[in-house]
Parts: sequence; C-alpha cells; structure tokens
Amino acid sequence: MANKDFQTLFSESLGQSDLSVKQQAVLRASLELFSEKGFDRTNTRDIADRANVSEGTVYKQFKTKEGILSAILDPFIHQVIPKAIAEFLEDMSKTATPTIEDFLLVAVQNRMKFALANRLQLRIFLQEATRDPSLLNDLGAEAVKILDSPIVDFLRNYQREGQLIDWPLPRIVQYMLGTVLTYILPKVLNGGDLDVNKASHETVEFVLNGLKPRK
Amino acid sequence: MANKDFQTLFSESLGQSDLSVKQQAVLRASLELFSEKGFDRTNTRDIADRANVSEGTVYKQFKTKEGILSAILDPFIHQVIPKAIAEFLEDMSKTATPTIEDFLLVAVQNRMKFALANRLQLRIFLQEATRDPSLLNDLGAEAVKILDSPIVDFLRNYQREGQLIDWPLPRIVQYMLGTVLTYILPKVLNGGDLDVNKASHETVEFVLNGLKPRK
Amino acid sequence: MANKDFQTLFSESLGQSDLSVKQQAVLRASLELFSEKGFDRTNTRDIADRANVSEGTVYKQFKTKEGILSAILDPFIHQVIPKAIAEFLEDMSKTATPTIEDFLLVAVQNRMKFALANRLQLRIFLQEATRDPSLLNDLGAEAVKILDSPIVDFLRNYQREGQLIDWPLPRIVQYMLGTVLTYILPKVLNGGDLDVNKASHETVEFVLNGLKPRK
Amino acid sequence: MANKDFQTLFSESLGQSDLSVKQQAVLRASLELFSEKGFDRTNTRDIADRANVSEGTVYKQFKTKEGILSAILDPFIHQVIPKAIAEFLEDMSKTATPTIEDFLLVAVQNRMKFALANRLQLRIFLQEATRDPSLLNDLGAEAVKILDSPIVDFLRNYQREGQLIDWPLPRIVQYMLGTVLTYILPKVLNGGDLDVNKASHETVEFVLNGLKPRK
DNA sequence: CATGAATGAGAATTCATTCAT
DNA sequence: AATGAATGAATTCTCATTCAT
Repeated sequence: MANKDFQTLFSESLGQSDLSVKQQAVLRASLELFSEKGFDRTNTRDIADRANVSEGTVYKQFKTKEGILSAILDPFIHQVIPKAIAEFLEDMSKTATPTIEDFLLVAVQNRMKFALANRLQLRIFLQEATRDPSLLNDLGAEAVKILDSPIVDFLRNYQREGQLIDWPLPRIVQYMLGTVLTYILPKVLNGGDLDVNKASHETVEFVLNGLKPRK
Repeated sequence: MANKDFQTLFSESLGQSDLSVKQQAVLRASLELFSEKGFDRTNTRDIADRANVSEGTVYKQFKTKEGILSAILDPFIHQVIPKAIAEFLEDMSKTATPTIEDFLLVAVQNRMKFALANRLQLRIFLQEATRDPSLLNDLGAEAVKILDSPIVDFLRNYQREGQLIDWPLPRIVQYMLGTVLTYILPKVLNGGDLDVNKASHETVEFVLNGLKPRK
Repeated sequence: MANKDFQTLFSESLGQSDLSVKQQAVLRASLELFSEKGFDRTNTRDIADRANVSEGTVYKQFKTKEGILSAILDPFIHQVIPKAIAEFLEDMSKTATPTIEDFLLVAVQNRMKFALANRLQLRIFLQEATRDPSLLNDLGAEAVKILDSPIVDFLRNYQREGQLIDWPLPRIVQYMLGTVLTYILPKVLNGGDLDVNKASHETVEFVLNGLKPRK
Repeated sequence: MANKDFQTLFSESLGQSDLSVKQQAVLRASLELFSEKGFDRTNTRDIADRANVSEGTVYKQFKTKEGILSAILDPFIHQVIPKAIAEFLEDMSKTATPTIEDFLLVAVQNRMKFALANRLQLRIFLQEATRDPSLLNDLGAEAVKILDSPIVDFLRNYQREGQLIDWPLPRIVQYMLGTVLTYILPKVLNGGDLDVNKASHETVEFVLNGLKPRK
C-alpha cells in the first residue's frame, strides 16, 4: 500500500501542522485557485473569500502572495516529493520482484498514483516552471537522489541479468518518465480519471519492447 | 528540404505582412517578453519600450493586450503548425524510405528542428496551455489531421511488413511524441542547443527497441 | 413644515447610512464635482482629492465611476423624490385650503423649496437627462403617482366649485410645472437665491389669471 | 412665410459656405453625434468615420474638437437665432394682427417650428448649457434684442388697448417661453412629431386666460 | 489637400499590502 | 488574533492631436 493519501502528505508538509485552522484554509483555497486560474490571475480577495477569512488574515501567516506560493511549492518539492520517493523506495525494497516487468509496473503505478493525488500542486508547479525553468532544476536535484539510492542496485542488477539494456541509468529514467508523462499530463491539466492499471501495463509493455515486433 | 526557418514562417503567419514595420516590432517584442517573463508579468509599457514605439501604437493594431497574445498564438496554432505539417508530409512523401528506422529518423529530426526554430512561441504556448488546457485541444485538433494524411499509409505499410507493431496509430504517435518531448522540452524552456542528430538517433533507437535487450 | 432639508433626505437616501464616513465624503465630493463640471469632465483623481481620500477608496464602495453616478441619481429619483412627494401630499391634506389660490401657493412654494434644497442633484440630473432622455421617463413615472393621490380630489373639487378650469389634470399640471420651471431653472443652473415668497405669488397670479386683464 | 428651413440656415451659418464638401460632412457628422451621445462621449474617430473622412481631415479646418463644437454653437447662437428673430419680426410687421390671440398664435407657432427645425443644435446647446450656464447668458443676450425691436410696440399697444395685462414685458415673455417649452422640450430631447397647430392654440388659450374659468 | 500611423498624456481600474480597531 | 477599510503604485486602455508621406 504505497503512498499515504494526499490529505495526509499535504498536511504533514505544512510544517508539522503548526498552522491554525484558518491558515490551513488559506493554503487550501490558494492551492485550488492557483491551480484553476494560475498564480497571477488569482487575487488575494478571492483567496480570502474562498477560505472564509478576512484579507488581513491571509497576510498574517504569509507575508506576501508570493509567500503563499512558496508555502505550497517549497514543501511540495523538498518534502512531499522526497518523502514520496523514500516511501516508494521502501515499498520497492519490501517487494520481491524477480522480473523487471513487475518492478517497473510497481514503479510506474506508484508514480501515476502520486501524480493524480497531487494533481493541484503539480499543475501549479507546471505553470510556474514554464515561466521559471529554474524550478525544473530544483525538481531535478531531488529526482537525482533516486539515482543515489538502493533502486540503482535493482536496476544495475537487471542490467547484469540481461533483463535491462545497458544504457546509462539517467537515459533510462528519461524515457520512462517521458512515456509516463504522456498518460499523466492530460489528466493533470484537464482532470478526469485515469485507469492506472491499464495505463501502467501499456507503459511497461512499450518501454520494454519498443515499437518493433519481437521475433 | 524540411521547414523554412522561423523568420519566414513567423512573418508569413502575420497575415501577408499587412502589418507595418512598427506593428511587427510590437509583435516581436511581445513574443520575446511573453516568452521570457510570461504574459501576465509583461506590461504594455515594456512592450512599447522594447519595440521602440509609443504605448499608443501598441494598441493601434491590437485592441487589447490579450489581442497581442492571440495575434501570436492563433496563427501559430492555425497556420504555422499546419503549414509545418504539410511541408513535413511532403518531405516524407518524396523520401523513399525503405526501413522504418530511416522514416522515423526523418520524422523525429523534422519535429525537433521545428520545435527549436519556434522555441519562443512554443514556450508561450506551454505557459498558456498550463492555465487553459483548452488550448491543448485546439492543438490536438490540428495534430489529428496528421492521421488523416498519406503518412498513415506509410505506417500501415510498416505494420503490414512486420516492421512496426500492430497497435492503434494514436498510441504509437503518443509514445513517439512523449519520447521526443523529453529531449525538446528542456531546450524549449531553458534554451541551449540540441544535437539534433544524436538526439534523433537515440530516440529512434529507444522507440523501436525498448529497454529490453534484443536477442 | 414642509420637507426635511437636503442633508437629511440625502443621508437617508444613502441606504440607512451604511456608508462609512469616507464613503460619504466620496459621495459628497462627487455630488459637488459632477454638478460643477459634469460627470464626464470630472475625474476620479479630483474626487479622491476633494474627499481627502485615496483613489483606491473611491472604488472600494462604488465599483465604477458610473456606479457613483447611480449612487447619486438612483436614490434621488426613486427615494428622495417619492418621499418628497409623500410629505408634500401629507402637508396638503393637513392644510385646510378653502381657495385654490392658497392651495396652489403652498404647492408651488413646496416645489420651489425642494428644488433649491436639492439643487446639486437636480443639476446632475439635468445634465444626464439631456444625454439620455430615458431618465426623464423614469422621473415621469414617479411624477405620475401624484395623479394617483388625494391631491386629485382637491383639484377635482376645485373644478366642481368653478374655481379651476375644466381641463384634463395632466394638462393643468403641465402648465404649472412649466411656469414654476421658469423661476427655478436659472437658479438651479446658475445658483443664487430665489425669493420663494415673491416667486410663488407671481406664479399663482399668472397661472390662475393668464395674461389677459380680468374685466 | 416664416423661417427658411434648417438646411438653408445651417449652411448659411457655416461661414458663407467657405467650407469644402468634406468639411461640411465633418460638421454634419459632429452635429449628429454630439446630439446623440453628447460632446464628451463623441470621439474624433467616430466623427471621421461618419463623415467618411480621415481623422486628419477633421483637424484641417477645426483646430480642436472644442473648435468643432464652437463651429456648431457659435453661429447657432449669434447668426441662426438672430437671423431667425429678424425674419420673425419682419413676418410680424407684415401681418396685420388685430387681436392679441392672432399675434401670439403666429409668434408661438414660429418659435415651435424653429425649435423643431433646429432640434439637433438645440439639444447640443442644452447639453452644454447644463454644464456651462454662461451659454444661457449668451442666448439671453440675443433674446433681449427682441425687446429692443418693433415687437415691443405691438405688445405695448395691446397693453394700452387692454388686451394684455400691464406687467413688465420680460415677465410676460418669461411665462410664454415657459409654456412653450413644456411642449417643445420633450420633442427636442426625445424626438417625435409635434402637432404645432394644436399645441400653439392650447398654449395661447392658457397663456391668455389662465386656469380660472372666466365668469 | 488628404491620409492614417504614430504619439503620449491622462483616465479608469485593480490589487497587493498595511494598519487601526 | 482577526478584521476589512484604506492606500497608492502600477496597469491597461483611450483619445485628441500631430505630422511624414
């Protein structure tokens, strides 16, 4: 049972719940509005209204509007994602996965579920990243940590066994990510449900075998 | 010999150059600024300054700031891209391509060059699309037209010959696109050069064979 | 003790004083400036200055400049004037008025005093009405209510007694109004005092007897 | 045979037709637009469009937008009206008018026809006069000239004969004007036809006899 | 003479942020 | 802590006016 659900992770990410109920309402309202309309087209009046709070209260905790954005994205990048990675790795370690198919299936499903559970944050992240690509670097820095973890041992092992092609791991991760994204991005942006089981099987099927018929 | 370059296509897209020199300067300045800072964080004062034009002039042709954005994105979606597709298809038809490797190589290179040549517009498009996913639908509508062209015959032929797996074509296109994007997106957002030759060979290599060693 | 004075009626008309002191200052400043220079030639900067308030404050309560105009004219047409009519009718009812001279004298004086007390609003009303005659219809709709009140009984009674000519009442009201206006309009537009006593006596003298010497 | 019609007087008023066809088109377009929407809400772009002329041409003859207004109102006040008065007086002199009824009838009809024929200018004049009452003085100055003309002799004669009450002539003119206005103003502002014959008879009937039944 | 592109000063309006209550 | 009125800088947009062609 992979990640905790969104509520839990989000709340935990909000600095150990040192936020009052109202402040959390502000954060949730901002999360929704930023995701729906974008940071620049959301005004503090609307945030206050949606959070059922005065405009002054919005500024009590978060000194600026920019600060609210940081309060959403910073923990997302530096806490939610790392924590998700950690839990993912733990899950992987526990799972006896003899074939690479099974391994990738778990990995892909894990990523897809995470993305859907954190849809709003991801959408905000994408919006900001298209403006300020340095955010992508921040994310990349976190992602690289995967390659500094036991998971590498799994992959190297598959390579040694001849189950996985002998390319540099970053290149392998790149392709898997790209393929997963083609399933997830439309859902993150447009909403709608994703049949994670079907999507993950299709992904693994392609990623492993490519477009040329075997035999 | 593939696409005309950016300058040409962009100028052509501006409705037969019915724009004065100054109006074109406004459009170019907006293109740059929107791409650099995003639509919402660009103000008309800055556009006027960069275009060496008065603020009034900015509004003479394009009635609103929103109108400038449309003047950039609309022809991009409805003229530049379709024209690029048309020229791409023509190139394909002319090329005798015995193996699917060669065919995909040309296709992928073509797409990559186009993306890099239209980097600024693409970046603006991405920024807006993350806010208003309906733009993706507009783009999708144009893209679908590919599947209504001679290129389909090529692909079906490869499938019949056993060079291409027997999946629905949209699924095949989806994976190719996803993989190409992993090379292009970082360049579109961050700038920098892409070794199109190397990237396209790697892409085709992966897309056709997947991550599992053949044999 | 006819109408309450302007201050009272104006304040009452402002929706039970649900406006802060500053908002009332905005309204008063607008009233003065619109009356002096006309709506179109008054800018919000001047309103803010005269009200000793920031320009943002002008827009807090009244969403647009147009909105300020409505905040002045709407209650004037739909509350101040109806209320004035009601009080006028009450005054009339209480007054035992054996002759039509006395009756008209009270009526005319009443109208003149009201017009002078509401000089600024009337002037704005006139300015707008010359652009948008539909305003006159709105006013007319309110005025017609007079002919749906006890005052009609008075007039009919005078007609029966042979003190008042047997014309349709609207025609009679039309002439009285026209004559009263010749005294009031110059004062509304130019300012200056009106000797209400003298003016009302002259009006009644003319209205009743015409220009041809009796006997 | 009272006034020449509008076209004639207006054209004559335009400085002896020293205006080109285009300039006259500008004046006519301005006349219509100012009357419809008011001076401040009419822009020079609209004037140029309605006159089928470039915006530059609008400024060739009339240095400023204000100048167009003057070109309309100045001759109206200082030429059209005086000329109308002169012709009116001439008509009066020629007419043998034994009774005051007949005399007033002609006078009133004359005024009404003039007002209707010059509806657009009058409307503009009213709009401006409600802003800048000094215009009323200008008009008044012209009007006073009536009392410096043969017409005075007519009126004094009627007074001597006991057909006209022995009040100061300005007061008499004031009442007549007020009554005439109640018929004309609604038409000037709202448009629509006026039954000049009926209206003039009613006016004279009231003005002479008042509201109290004779005997 | 006529044109209409260009100008730039100003106007309305928005909104993040502050602060007295 | 919470409120929301108040602020004023910034922004979009309009329009009378000018001037090169």
